[in-house]
Amino acid sequence: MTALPTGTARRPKLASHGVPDATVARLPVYLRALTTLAERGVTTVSSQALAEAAGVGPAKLRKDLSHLGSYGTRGVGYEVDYLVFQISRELGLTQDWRVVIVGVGNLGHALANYGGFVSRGFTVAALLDADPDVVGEQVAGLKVQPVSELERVVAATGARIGVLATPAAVTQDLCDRMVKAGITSILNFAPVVLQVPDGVELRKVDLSTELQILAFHEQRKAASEAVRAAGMEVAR
Amino acid sequence: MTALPTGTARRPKLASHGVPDATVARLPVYLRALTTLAERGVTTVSSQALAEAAGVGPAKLRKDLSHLGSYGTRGVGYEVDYLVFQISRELGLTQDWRVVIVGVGNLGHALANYGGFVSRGFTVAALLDADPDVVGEQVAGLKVQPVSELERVVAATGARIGVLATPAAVTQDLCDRMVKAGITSILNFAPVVLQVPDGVELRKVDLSTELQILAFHEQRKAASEAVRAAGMEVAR
DNA sequence: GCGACTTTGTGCGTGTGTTCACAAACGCCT
DNA sequence: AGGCGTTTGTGAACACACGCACAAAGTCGC
Repeated sequence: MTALPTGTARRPKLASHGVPDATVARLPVYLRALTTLAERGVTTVSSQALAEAAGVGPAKLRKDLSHLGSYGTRGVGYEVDYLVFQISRELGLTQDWRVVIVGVGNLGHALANYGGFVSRGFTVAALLDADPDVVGEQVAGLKVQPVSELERVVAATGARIGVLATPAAVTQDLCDRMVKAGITSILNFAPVVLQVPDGVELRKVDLSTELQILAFHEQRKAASEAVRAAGMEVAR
Repeated sequence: MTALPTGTARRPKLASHGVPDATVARLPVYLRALTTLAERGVTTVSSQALAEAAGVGPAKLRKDLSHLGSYGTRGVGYEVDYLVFQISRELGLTQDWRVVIVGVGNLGHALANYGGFVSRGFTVAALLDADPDVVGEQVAGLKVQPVSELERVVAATGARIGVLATPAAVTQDLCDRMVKAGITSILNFAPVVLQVPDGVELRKVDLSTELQILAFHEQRKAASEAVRAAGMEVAR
């Protein structure tokens, strides 16, 4: 363990993260629920109502929000617009993040055209692909560039977030190149476990993982059903 | 603390769920790592090596696997093929699950063509869409059917897993119809919080949520960088 | 201006998940 | 056959997350 510089206050555990990871993961959900409410003309919402719209318990919601500060009014609730702003600020959505997408197959197309990107502080800065047939194509208002341009494009756009929607086999290599080029946050759609150095944030979205988890629960349901049936058999 | 009925064996805590949720969520990752190793001709693997390939700690890996049984050999490690089978069995991948996909837009196309589906015990049983231009089209070897057929298709195929890749506005309605038709596990790609009755498993994949979480960490990095810079400024 | 009602923010007990560390078990070599 | 090195499986300590329940703080009606 490294010695702390004397006179330095002991790190208060939460000040390092500031907000618990579990809370951060829910903030986008709250944000979505809030914007939906705002569109309906709602200006004020209670933790009860917002929790219901977000699919969580009211206590959890309040505790989550309390980590950002005291933005509610007792006896009333939360002002929708104000809370939207505070959550957005906490998530860093007040600035615009440029995102580079590598891999313009079926999934890459879907991502590039996804409306939710632009609407929330994210701009697709570039699309790259290795396939010469795809390169040059116009997708979502951008010309697909050859993947050899990756380093140049990242430097030119100053993008720090990268999305990988590539075949599994080449993904680790592209990931390494992204990191070397200056990308510090990566969203991976390829079905591989990527290795990244410390300081680089990595998240993965994996369709087959999600399905397998569903299959597990589905099987468990079938099993307990069978047990119940057997129980009734015995009881007869 | 509640009194235990005398003579009743104390509930073994794990018998209710069998396997902790956190573990279940990691099993697909282990499975993937294992199949990759198997392709390279590896027949035996230690918790150390497998943990590295899966991006987790060795202790966590061993505890996870211990929930399925004692499938390792002390002093040696785990036999790859055998472990693949055991995990597959636990996840319910030894049987074939039929999946119904609603919404054949960009994302739906990507999902239907995703190779990982077929390879692991999942069969796309049907594709449905509301857009008359898309209905009738041939996608991934299946003819897209009108969404009005949903109930009939679910009944006919016996599918219990449904995937929603539809516009946000209509998703809750389609979700309700799926549930009523007999679907008990749903994977939702639409950016809405769905409400489902008890007994229905629901998972969501949300691109913009993932990006927002990355943005948060990215901002935090930028902030601490700024603090460091200010600190050096002061130290000058 | 005051009391009754509503809703937030949070201290606390509980449970779940993670990490550490070590004894038990196995193969191998002599 | 027996000792030695390796690796699993797990008990126990720790950290994190969740939900309850309530006091503090505000609004609204009179």
